[in-house]
Amino acid sequence: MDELVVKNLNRHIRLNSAEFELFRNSLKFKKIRKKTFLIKSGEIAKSTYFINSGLLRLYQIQEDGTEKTALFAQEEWWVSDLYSFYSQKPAVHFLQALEPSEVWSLSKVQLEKLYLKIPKLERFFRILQQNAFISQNERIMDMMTKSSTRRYLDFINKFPDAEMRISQKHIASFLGITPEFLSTMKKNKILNLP
Amino acid sequence: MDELVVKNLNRHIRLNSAEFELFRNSLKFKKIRKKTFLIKSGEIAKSTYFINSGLLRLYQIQEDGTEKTALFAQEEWWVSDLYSFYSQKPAVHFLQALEPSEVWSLSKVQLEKLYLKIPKLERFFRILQQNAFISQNERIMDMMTKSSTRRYLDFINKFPDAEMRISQKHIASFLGITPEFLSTMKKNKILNLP
DNA sequence: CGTCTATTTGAATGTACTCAAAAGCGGTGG
DNA sequence: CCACCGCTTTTGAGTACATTCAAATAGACG
Repeated sequence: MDELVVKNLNRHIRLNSAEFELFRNSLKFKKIRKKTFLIKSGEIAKSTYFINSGLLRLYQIQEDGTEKTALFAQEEWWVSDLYSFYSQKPAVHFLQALEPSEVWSLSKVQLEKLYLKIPKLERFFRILQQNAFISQNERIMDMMTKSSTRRYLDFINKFPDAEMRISQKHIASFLGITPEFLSTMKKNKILNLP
Repeated sequence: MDELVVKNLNRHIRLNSAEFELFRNSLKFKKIRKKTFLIKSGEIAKSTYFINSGLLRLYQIQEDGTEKTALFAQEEWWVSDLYSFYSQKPAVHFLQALEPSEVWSLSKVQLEKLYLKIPKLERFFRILQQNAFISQNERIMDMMTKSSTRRYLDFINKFPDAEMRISQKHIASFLGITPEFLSTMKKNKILNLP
């Protein structure tokens, strides 16, 4: 029982072995290829996903056709279109693999059953939720406060292999700038560091 | 038992009367004057607050001295510096009353006790957390996608009495623009509605 | 009434975008 | 294995959006 998903659970709550078994059996392991969609906008997000390995992108498409990346989900992250997952209404996001990845999926139905049998899981997902909330709040503050250059530098600092693994187009769509501007910014990067 | 805070609880979970009693007795009612700080940056947020009436502002002060408003908290909202409240580390936000207000405070210590006695409360706060997360995500998307004018119009649309109750300076700090620009924007408001 | 803060106005500047075109790169099929 | 196609990245010119700074005006509050 030394799987990453179990370790992740152990960081926040303690389960007995029966509970572990129950939790573990509610998950389905999936290997997915690059470009696979786990969630599509308009469809209902039936599951939430724990990423065992690989890299995925959660994004929206605006009316004007431009894509906006909500987040890049890496190893040891839980990810879904939460709005759709919890409300079981059509998703607004796409969730797509940027690399071949391994994920554990947990369906809404299974999770609701688990909540009844293991109330401690409410705590687990509440804590995950809180952490996500706090980091989102930071992002809002950053968007309001920092220049694009600053945000770009902070991003590659927090995520050093981003440049290797993610296209500039996608990085730009996460930073909220155009790919063209990101390109010109990189040229002048060393010059101005406000 | 027809208090607003109880109604709010009832929207998401059902408690029996003993549990209600317990929950209710963990809360403290406070009347606060305009400009009162419930949380100050640097101090530890010992409580989370349910707003029975009035209006509060949650904000940060940047290194350069400018204020950034995270949110305006109205009647029937739960608000705190969640980072500080959960981690019990120094807060990054200020929480200040913009109007004379009535709040219910729930301390971290009391809440942890409640979680043990009433596991269903984990669910309640998880749901609140989710909703907050979803609306934050919308805000990030809006910041990336929409023009300032659009965001301003959407804001006063969602919060029609904002103009009455909140200074322009504070609205600007919520929208992430300068008060000067908000001022010039309002002049031309009717002209361009992209 | 006077003081302090918020709002308005305007000029100059900077940041980021749009549009267009060229160059680079990766994957696929022959 | 190479050539081609399609997508990504670069580059540049012109423009729009938003900021800074400064100064005048208006409003709130003791």
